[in-house]
Amino acid sequence: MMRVRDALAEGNTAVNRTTLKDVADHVGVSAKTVSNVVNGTGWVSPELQERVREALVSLGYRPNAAARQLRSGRSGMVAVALPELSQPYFAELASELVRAAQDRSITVLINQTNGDRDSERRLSDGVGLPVMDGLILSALALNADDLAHRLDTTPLVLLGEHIGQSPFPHVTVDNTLAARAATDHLIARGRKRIAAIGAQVEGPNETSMLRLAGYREALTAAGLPLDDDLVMTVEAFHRSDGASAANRLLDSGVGFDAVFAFNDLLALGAMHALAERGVHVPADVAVIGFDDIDEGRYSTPTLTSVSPDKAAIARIALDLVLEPGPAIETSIPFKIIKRASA
Amino acid sequence: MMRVRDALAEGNTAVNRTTLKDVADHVGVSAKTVSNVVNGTGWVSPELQERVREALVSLGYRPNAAARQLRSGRSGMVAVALPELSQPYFAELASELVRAAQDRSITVLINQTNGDRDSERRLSDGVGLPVMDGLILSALALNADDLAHRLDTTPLVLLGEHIGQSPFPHVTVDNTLAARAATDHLIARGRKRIAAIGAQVEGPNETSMLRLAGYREALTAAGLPLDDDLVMTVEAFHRSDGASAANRLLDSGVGFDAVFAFNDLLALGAMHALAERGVHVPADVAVIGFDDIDEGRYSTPTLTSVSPDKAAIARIALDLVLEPGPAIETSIPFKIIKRASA
DNA sequence: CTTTCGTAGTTCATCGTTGAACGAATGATG
DNA sequence: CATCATTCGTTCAACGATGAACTACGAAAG
Repeated sequence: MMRVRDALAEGNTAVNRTTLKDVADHVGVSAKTVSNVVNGTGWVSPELQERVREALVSLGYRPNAAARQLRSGRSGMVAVALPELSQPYFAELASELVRAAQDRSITVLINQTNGDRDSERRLSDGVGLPVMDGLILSALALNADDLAHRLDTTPLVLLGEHIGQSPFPHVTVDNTLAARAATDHLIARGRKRIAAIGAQVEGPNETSMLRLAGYREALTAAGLPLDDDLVMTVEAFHRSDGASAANRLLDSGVGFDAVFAFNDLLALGAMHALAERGVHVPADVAVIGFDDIDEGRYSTPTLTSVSPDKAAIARIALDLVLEPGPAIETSIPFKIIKRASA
Repeated sequence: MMRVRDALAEGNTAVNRTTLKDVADHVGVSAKTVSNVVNGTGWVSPELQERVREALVSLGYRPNAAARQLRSGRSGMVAVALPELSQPYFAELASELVRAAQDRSITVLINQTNGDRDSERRLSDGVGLPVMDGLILSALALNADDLAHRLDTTPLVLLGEHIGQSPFPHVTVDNTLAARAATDHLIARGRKRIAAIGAQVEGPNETSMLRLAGYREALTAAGLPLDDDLVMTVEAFHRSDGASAANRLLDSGVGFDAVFAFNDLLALGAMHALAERGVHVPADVAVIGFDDIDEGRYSTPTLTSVSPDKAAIARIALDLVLEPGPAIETSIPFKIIKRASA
């Protein structure tokens, strides 16, 4: 008899795994009949079903996903590619996607691109991935050209950043509208010198530009002047960028009584820097962020933020990727969550 | 020359993905020869290799992972199961695992168990998963019995919580030692009334108990009394639990000048509550956490924390799962990162 | 001159599962 | 009684890639 070690030496990982045929031989029927019992297809008499089911359990049968997928073309898996799991927004989004997928009894494979164009392109081409039923991609660096020359034909849904005239469905909040709402909130609080933290001059910056546009729209609509000295550029959307932007703002000596940060990490970094320099939030400077990450509920002070409906993003993206339709753009609802910072 | 669109138009029943045979026909060789070129096996003349490689690129060939895996038994994928991606510690750990896996050119499939025993058991049995080369499981609710009756034979590595006399390798920090170091740090700062936040009376609580033991060891070694009124239990390790524990501590009227929180989220929640009640950190109460999540570097005040080497956890866990060895327990190094809160 | 060896490929079977197509009973219907 | 539908199950051929075994040919070795 072949021992486990011998099998391992052969390089076979799934050692001794029970197959349909094993179960079939045990019961004395054909493999297909067992397959029918497992999948509820075809006709099998109740008594036989019972016997097969017993054998399935006692032999510990579990279907081989690779074979199943090779045959049927379906994998029951959807890949999700996000820039950075260590960013709370993406981690929370991933969490929602996993949850939504579980509801549909499919498995989510999560990948991390680091916002790297090569990684994103390779993922969208399905390189190095098992064959998937779909791909949900939150791309930062990918461009329309990459998508036009995509090798893979698996359904693709894009999140967040907008990519040119892409022929794929896209799920996102209306960044301009949401940014305008955030700025309006500060204006309604009586703030007149509102700084924006999160402009980006190079790299992937579509989100940044849309939020900046919303910020400017709100100011203009309120009859407030646009002062470029109040617009702080950042390299990335991390806490450290927010902190450095706030410090530059303070160093510059330009007066401001509010900050609209383009995401919560920037806002939290900025609040941290403000606190260190003795500026009180919200007394001296009101701060509003974007994303409504959990952390903002426990910061000091708690962070007011634009809250996109992450569960809806997850749900809709999954539906679109599993049931491919036209390349429509879906706008996700958002709310302003009022907390202590503004 | 046949263009890609023509190939598509031929209507391969499955998907229009290029197979080895397509490439082989195009070049006029056997499928196996193309396979040899792709994998660098066998002997293929340089000129032919060149021609095949051209065809591979022009036809956009990508290997079918399911077929490859069905044949070879290897999938190039490792599953990682974590309780909650929305918890920064796990998100950061996942991020490190993805990075470490990329270095070894393997893919990581991330799952979320919600700390649910059923989910954990099903994962450890490989139910609903593609055949994997290994599983890295951070289990909360799984018990030794579940593991003993594991159906799957995929290499398994456990993270964090210790599970009985498990026959599987285990990677974790020495919780007791680290907790003692954290408490020692507070003692060295001259604190005498040190509260602990994070004791757990029911549910999965091994980590909690070990950290509590370390806390007590440190107090005893320093000749400080053990006061149960200073030990706060929590339901989970979330910010809200930390906040409520801090509030209960304040409400109880028991005096304390320091808090050792069993993780950073508890610490941040506690700091938030303390700030709301006008208690200054670290002037009135010093706070130290555990995990060293990124957020602690930008909280107000910044959070001193026990920092387990997450990159090392990821690296070692991957090595152990890919190169199965004895069921050893690996202790991960940690550091105390001193910031403003203690 | 035969044998061995190295190179450069081929063919074939197979991994585990499932769709398609095909019996073989049983009972109902005209 | 012949015909047809229904039920219950079977066999067969793939899905795409690859290890094992085999062919063919020239060159070197004995």
